[in-house]
Amino acid sequence: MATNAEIAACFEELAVLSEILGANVFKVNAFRRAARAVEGLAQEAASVPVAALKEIDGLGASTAAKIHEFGASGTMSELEELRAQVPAGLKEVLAIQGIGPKTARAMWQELGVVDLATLKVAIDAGKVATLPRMGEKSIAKMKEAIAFAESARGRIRLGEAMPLADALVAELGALSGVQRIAYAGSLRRGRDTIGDLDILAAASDPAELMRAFCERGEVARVLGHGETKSSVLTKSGVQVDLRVVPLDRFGAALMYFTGSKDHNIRMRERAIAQGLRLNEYGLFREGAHGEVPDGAVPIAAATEEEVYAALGLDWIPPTAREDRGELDQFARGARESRVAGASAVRMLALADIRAELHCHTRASDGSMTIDEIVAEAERRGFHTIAITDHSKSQFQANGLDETRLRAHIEAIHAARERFPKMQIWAGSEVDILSDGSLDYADDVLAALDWVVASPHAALKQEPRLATDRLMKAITHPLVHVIGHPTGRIVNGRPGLEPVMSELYAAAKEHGTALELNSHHMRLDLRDVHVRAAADAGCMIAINCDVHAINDFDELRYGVLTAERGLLPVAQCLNALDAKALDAWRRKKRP
DNA sequence: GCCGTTTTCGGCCCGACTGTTTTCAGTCG
Repeated sequence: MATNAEIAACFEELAVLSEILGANVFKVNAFRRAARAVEGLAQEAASVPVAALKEIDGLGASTAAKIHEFGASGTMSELEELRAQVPAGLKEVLAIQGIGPKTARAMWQELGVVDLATLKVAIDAGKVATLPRMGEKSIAKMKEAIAFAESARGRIRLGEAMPLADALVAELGALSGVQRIAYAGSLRRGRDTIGDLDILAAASDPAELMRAFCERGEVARVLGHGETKSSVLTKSGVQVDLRVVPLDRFGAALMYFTGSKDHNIRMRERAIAQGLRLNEYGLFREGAHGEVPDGAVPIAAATEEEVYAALGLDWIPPTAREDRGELDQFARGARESRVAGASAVRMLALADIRAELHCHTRASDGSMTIDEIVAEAERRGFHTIAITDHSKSQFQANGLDETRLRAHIEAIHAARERFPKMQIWAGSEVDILSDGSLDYADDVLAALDWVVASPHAALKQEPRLATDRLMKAITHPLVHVIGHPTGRIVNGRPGLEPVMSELYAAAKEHGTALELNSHHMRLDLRDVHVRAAADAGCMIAINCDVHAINDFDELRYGVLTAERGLLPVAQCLNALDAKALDAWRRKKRP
């Protein structure tokens, strides 16, 4: 089975290796774009016909052929050729901050550096200092960067980055002279992991803000410190970039620093096609020689909306800025025809969520009582809560056997008297065992109001087995939702890799919802899955998998992921009103 | 390698910062 992740990794490696070999930078970029195009694909790329692949932005004849070659043989011949030429360890050398393709290539070909170990030896022997433009400071920086790389933590999870960014924005925003401040980058786009934090500010005294930023107690090292741009490394190992721009250019800058890089490139190309130039200071009219004259006044710059509008676009939500066709989708005319036609669709927003359908009490591995959970759901304006403690196979999570479960159902139903306004369901998060059977017999499941079926063990199963396993649960007449369908942990484990298209079709046919688990460790389904499932007509349940009171706050990550998946509000179970949700539930209880 | 409202070749986004330079190459985002 050739997964999109594997194919994307091949294109990324092709980019890195050809970069070291000194290939045309545009060819290198083309490989990188192909990697991202495959990553963002909802279907399995290897099963898409060549002609259809070539229609996808960023893929062409050559990359489409490579995708099929990988599907058939498990590798790409051009990649194998490059691997034979370039020492494998050079990839980790190129990954060091400050070392680019030119430097890596020179160190390899002239000094015999083949990996981090030989690089360190070459530095200590004074050989690196013999290369052109390689002075004392460069060497010192390189040493620091190597030390950091050896202890680095890589990309951090959305749910770790967001609280850091919120705190930083609040702290810097409180300084006098700060007129506006916001986080940008992949965090604002809601990606499941974040490489570094990008903070954008407008301030009456930029130098003073820069100084305050670099001297914070949290800062371990200052990577760069300029008049408008500084980068620091925090003690927790996170890189934070701060950029300061004039207030009247804030929108253009926010757009630029939100990215994605590919989205920005599309926007600049669009500007050029209209005789305009776009940069982080605004949208400008070109001078006589295609240049922007010094001191030119921008056509648009203060807000993102006006920049998009000046280029004939509606404001594009950050979550959609991934170069996946959004410029066509948000073109002015396109939207009018969308709205005019019957196909006008409203996308999901945080305030639409009115139910939590997956949570755990002290009966299994949660920390709250039934009443505490229901009270919190009510406080948050929800109309429905489903209590779904673990089933008996989850020993480590204190899963309930049949006897305890029957008592628990009674206790949950008894809570209805104390919370008359809430719709309270007695449910279970039933294990989908490795063969696809469920952890309780049908008569037990039938006694429950609500059944979430989830895979917890055997998460390294072969794709075919995993598909069959999940299909059994999806087609089971008593199952309402498949919980965290792949079982992946962000930055932890990949989880199952079933043939998703089969799952979507079955889920639609059998009226079973698929969960988007909001917990930042899971975010499962992930964004591209949500998009494909929504296109296939599935219902999606966005749940927090609540174990403790603060877990309700994870919802923002689930909703960001749903936005990235372009989930229409009508296809989100948790956005139905209480009556409609109950009617949907009863379809599984004949 | 991709792409086309100057189309099948000749382009390909743009600016800040750093260090080693006396005007800029390399790297990054």
